[in-house]
Amino acid sequence: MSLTLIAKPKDAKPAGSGAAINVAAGATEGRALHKGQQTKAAIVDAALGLATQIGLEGLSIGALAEVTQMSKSGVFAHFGSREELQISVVREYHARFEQEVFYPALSTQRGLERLRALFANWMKRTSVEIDSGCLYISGAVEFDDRPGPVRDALVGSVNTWLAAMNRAIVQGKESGELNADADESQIAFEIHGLILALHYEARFMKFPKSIDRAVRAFNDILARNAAPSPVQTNSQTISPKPVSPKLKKA
Amino acid sequence: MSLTLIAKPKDAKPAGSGAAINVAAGATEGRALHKGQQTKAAIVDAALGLATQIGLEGLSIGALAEVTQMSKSGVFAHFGSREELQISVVREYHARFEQEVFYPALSTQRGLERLRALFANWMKRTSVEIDSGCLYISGAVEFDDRPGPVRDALVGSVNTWLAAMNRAIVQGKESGELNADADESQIAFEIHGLILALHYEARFMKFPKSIDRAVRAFNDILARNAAPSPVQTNSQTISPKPVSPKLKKA
DNA sequence: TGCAAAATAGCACGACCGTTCGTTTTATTT
DNA sequence: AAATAAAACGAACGGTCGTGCTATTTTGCA
Repeated sequence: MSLTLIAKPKDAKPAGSGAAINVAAGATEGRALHKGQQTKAAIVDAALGLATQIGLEGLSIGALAEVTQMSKSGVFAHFGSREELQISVVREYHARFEQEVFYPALSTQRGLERLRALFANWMKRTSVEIDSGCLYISGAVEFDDRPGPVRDALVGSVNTWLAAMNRAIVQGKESGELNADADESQIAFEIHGLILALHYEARFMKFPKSIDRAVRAFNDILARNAAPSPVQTNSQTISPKPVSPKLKKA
Repeated sequence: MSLTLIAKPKDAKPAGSGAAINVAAGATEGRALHKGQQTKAAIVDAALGLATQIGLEGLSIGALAEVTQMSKSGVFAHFGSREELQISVVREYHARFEQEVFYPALSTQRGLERLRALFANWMKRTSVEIDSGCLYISGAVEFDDRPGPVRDALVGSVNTWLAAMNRAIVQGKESGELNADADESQIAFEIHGLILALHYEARFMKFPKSIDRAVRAFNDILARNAAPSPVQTNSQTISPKPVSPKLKKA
């Protein structure tokens, strides 16, 4: 797991003074990055783990301090307020979601292939989140009628992702693989429902077959929105029975 | 059925003054219904209103006391613990859900008509809950990995309802309206997803057209799982299993 | 109408919350 | 090396939480 670079030991000592320890930690240019940013990143990482399990509202600075082996005030100082901490967590979640689900699909061809990749990546992540929890779902419940910057951050992130799905569907129409009359928003709505039902029935109800149901329903959505007369050639038919190798792969 | 709520182990009740204390508690006619039960019902009613908005976890006895214009300890005494209060709220929600969604559909004919009625009632309620919140959804998020009696009550209620939906779909197959090969659990999964997506996209994302999308998707599910017209042979699909008129009830 | 029992209020407790502030320890620069 | 800035700590505050206690009021039945 993650290494804690927060100093707890009072005796442990850095050999000669730090010097070359900090390489420019990612981010944008700028000098040797203060150590504070590293620990802040570590705190956010721990906070993300807590928040996915117990929600953004359940996330407390005290518990976070315990996990990171810091003092409450030490943790607090990095954010200035609990709300800012929550926003940082949402942003981090967004970044990882993008990294894991969105970007890898960009290397595939526009159209059905990319749509399949997006869904497959989404499913893969959701399957993991059956155990860990999903911030976009718990956050939606916690902030659905609580205005403020945290809610704004959540809505913004989800909107970005749903828009990406919509775009992929539209490209599927443009490529001729999906029916030109298909309603992309309707398709996106139904796919979204599959993910939500999967999360609900698997994580909460503990139903075992939910993953297969979601995959099957997705393939069915593609099948009935497929363009009527494809130029046979290379368009592989979407057989609902055998699971598409793309979904199982990786 | 309901055992002692407050359980005062302090001093055992002297058997001397027993007499017929309870007069059919819970009966419809409540002349002798102790006033405590009335205020308890009023408290639960208020608690339900609070819990649907801010969740079972957000429900606090202090806020509840304020709303009901009682003292904290006065509210508390009716339940004995916060957890018991939450359970009472779940039970009340379950009762209302049944009353509003399930029972009215029983007056319709088995099969597609009843399935449509169930979904229509469900949709009607969900449409209201776009403003007020849904306890089965917020509860699922709050208790998805927190064992205990509250979670058990939630899971039990949801299971009851999902089982009722499944039954209605099976009856649709038995009546010959739905394809005998249809997978009722798959259908129920997809319908569940529609409701969840509706709630998410309407309540959280504030998308305006979500209701229409859910209705449209439901009709589409029925259409593509409809039994082929009885006269038509057209056995292009896989081995058509003859519909066995099993007399399974309930 | 009286009186026990039920219902409600009042008060206090310990725990945890987010936050502030002054101090002390580290890290970086000169 | 000293000097300076950044980071982390520790203690405390005001607040809310659930939950015991003990009075006090209200209710319902003799």
